[in-house]
Amino acid sequence: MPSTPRTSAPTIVDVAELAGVSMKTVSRVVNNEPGVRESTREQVLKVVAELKYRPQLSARSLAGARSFLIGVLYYDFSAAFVARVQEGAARRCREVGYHVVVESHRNDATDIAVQVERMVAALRPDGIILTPPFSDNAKVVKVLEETHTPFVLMSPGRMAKGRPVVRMDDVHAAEEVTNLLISLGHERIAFVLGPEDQVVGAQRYKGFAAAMKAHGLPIDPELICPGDFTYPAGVAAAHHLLSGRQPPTAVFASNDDMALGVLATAQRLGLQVPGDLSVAGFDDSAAASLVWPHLTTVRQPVEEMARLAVDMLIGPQRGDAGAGGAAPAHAAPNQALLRVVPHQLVVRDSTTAR
Amino acid sequence: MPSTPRTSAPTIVDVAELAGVSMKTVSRVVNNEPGVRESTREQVLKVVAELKYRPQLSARSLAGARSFLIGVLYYDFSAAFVARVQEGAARRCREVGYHVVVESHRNDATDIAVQVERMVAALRPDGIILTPPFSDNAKVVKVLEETHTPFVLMSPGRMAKGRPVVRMDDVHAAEEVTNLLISLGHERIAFVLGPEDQVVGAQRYKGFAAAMKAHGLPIDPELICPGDFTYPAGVAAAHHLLSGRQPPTAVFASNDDMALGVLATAQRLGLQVPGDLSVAGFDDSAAASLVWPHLTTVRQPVEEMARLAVDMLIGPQRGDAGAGGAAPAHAAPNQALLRVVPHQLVVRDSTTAR
DNA sequence: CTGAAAGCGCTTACAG
DNA sequence: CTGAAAGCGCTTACAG
Repeated sequence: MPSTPRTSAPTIVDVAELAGVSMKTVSRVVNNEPGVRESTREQVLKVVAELKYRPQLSARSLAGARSFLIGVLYYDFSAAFVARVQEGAARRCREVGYHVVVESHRNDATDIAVQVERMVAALRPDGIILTPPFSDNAKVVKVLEETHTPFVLMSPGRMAKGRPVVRMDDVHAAEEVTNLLISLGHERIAFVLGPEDQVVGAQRYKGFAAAMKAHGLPIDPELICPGDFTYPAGVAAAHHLLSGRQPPTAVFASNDDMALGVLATAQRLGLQVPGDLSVAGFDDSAAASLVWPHLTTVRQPVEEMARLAVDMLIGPQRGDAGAGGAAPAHAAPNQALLRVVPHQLVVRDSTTAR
Repeated sequence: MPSTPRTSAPTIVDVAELAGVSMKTVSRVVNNEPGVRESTREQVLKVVAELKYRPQLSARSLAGARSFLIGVLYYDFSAAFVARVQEGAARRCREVGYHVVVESHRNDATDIAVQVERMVAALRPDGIILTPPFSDNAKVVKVLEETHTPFVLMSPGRMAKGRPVVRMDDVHAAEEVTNLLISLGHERIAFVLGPEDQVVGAQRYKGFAAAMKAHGLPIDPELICPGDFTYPAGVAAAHHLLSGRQPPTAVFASNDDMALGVLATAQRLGLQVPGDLSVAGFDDSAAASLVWPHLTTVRQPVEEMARLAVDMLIGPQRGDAGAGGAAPAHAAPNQALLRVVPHQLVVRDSTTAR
C-alpha cells in the first residue's frame, strides 16, 4: 500500500520508521557494520530497496570521518594517461561507493600549494591520487602531508621515498625493449631521452644502458639524443641521428610521442621502417597502434595502477552495503607503501631483424 | 598575537567570533551576497584570510540548495574527447568554486538508469554534463529529468529537442571540408560514414551531400562506405575504395580515427598521400597531427563547449567570494537552451590539388 | 544486538 | 544592514 506520495527523497528517518528500528540501526546496515541481527538487517534492506533510499553524501561526510571522495590531480598535458587513470579510478570507486573528483592544474603554477590546500579544505577527500608530474611536485606533497590528507603517488621519482607509491618497473621494461632490439641483431642502437625533471626518463635510460652493457655493446654518445617527451623532440632526434656518418639501425625513444616523431621523420627522409630502421617507443599510447607500421612499445597497466591507488587510499573493503565489501570500516589505509605493477612488452611492426 | 594553536580547521564560528560578527554575516560575505556594509565585509575577509578559513562543501551542501558539484558522465571509449571535456569543465569549475565529479559507465549497461539514479541521489550534483553517446541515451536523460537534476547535452542528436544543448555545427563543418576538396579539383570524393546510432555521423554526411549537390557533383554510391568511427573501419573502407574500378581521388572520413585507417592503408598499398589520394578527417584528434602527412581535419572547441555547459548549469556568476563573481545567487540556469560553438577547418598536408 | 542524544558546519527563513 | 534560532541528514560516542 503506497502511503502519502513523497515529494522529497527519503531520509534515514523514513527508513527507520517504516522498518520499525532506530536511525542508528539503519546506519549500521547501510554501512555494513557488524552487530545487527540477520533478520533485522534483511528487514532494513527491504525497506531501503522499497523506498529507494540512498544515503546523502554531504550528510555522511559532515557527520562522519569519511567523504567518499577521491581526488585525482592532473596536468593537462598527457591526456591519454590521465584518461586511463580516471577510468580505472572511477570504476573502482563506483564499485566501493566512492566518487572521483578531478582537478586540473598547471604543474608550474606558483599558487599550486594554495589551490590544492583550498580544494582539500573544501572537499575533505578521503585521498588524493597524484599523477605525473604532480607525483614529484614537492609543494603539493607538502600541502597534503600538512593537512593530513592521504595520497598515493603514481610513478614518482625523487618524492617516492617513504611515501605510498604505485608504479611500474621502468628500468626493467626498458631493458626488455633493448634486449629485443639486441636479439634482432641491432648493435648501433640510439636512445632518445626524456626531460631531465622526469625521473621515469632517467629510469628508462638506466634500463637501456644496463642491457647494452650486459651484452657488451658500447654506447655511442652520438646516439644518445636529448628529448622532452614531445613529438617535435622525436623529429629533431631523427634528423640528428639520420644525418650522422654512422646512423643507427634502431632507435629506442623513451616514450611513444617521440617514437612517432622519429618514425614520421625517417619515412619522410625516404627510409623504410622497419626495413631500414627499427623504432621502439614506450607507453602504448593510442597513436602507437594507429600509425603505420604499428609501434613496438611497452604497455603500462594504468587502469590497474589507478585501481590499486584507490584501494590503498580507502583501505580494504570499506564499501557500502550492496557494493561488495563486508569488512570492518576504519581499517588502516596505506598498508603497503609500494606497489609495482607488471608491464607488458608489445612487439608490433616497427621493429625487425637487421 | 597567535591565540591558542588550533589543531582542527577553522569553522565559520571561529571567523565570526574573531571578526566580531554573526555566523550569518560571515556566510553572506563568503557567498558574495549583497547587503553587507563594505567595512564589515572587509573585516570579515581579513579574518578569513588570517585563519585561512575555507567553507566546507559538505556542510554547505547539506544546509543549502547547492552542492557545488558538477558531474560529467562519460563512456570509456573516446578518451581524447572526454579528456578535453573534463579539462574545460574542471578549469571553469575551479574559477567559480565548483568541482567536477566524473563517472564512467558503459552506454549499453542495462542498469545504467539505476547507476545514474544512485549517483545523483548520493551526490546531489548541481548539474550533469552528458558527453556522447550519453547525450542521446534516453534512459539517462529520463532519470535526470525525473530527479529534477539539471543537465546539458553535448553534441546530442535525437534527444536535443527542447533540452539544454551545447554543440558545434557538424553539417556546416562537413560542407566546408567538402568544399575544400572540391576547390582542389576533386570530383570523385568518397565518404566514410559514422555508426548509424550516432547523429553527428549523419549530420556530417548531410553536409558532404549538400556541398556535392551545390557544385553539381554526383554522389557515386560505390564511394559511400559504412563505418563506425574506428580505425579498422577506415582500413576496410580504404581497401574497398582503392580496389574499385574507379577509385576516388579524395576520401573524406567522418572522423579522424577512420581517416587514419584510410591513410595508413593507402600508404601500405603504395599510394602517395596526398599526391595520389587526398584524405580528410574530422575531430582534430591528437593523432591527426602525429601521423605523416598531418591530417586535414576539423577542430571542435571541446574545452570551450565544456565551459559553456558548466555556465549553463550553474547560471551566471554564482561563484564564491574571491572567485570573481559578485552577482545574485539563484539566477535561473539554462537560460539559453542551445549554444552552437564555432569550429575550425584545419588544413594540413593530407589534402592537395588533383 | 539496539537505541536516544548530541553534534558535524553550514544555510534558510525570519525578525528586527 | 545584521543576527538568533532552527534544521539539513547523517555519524559519533555512549549507554544498556
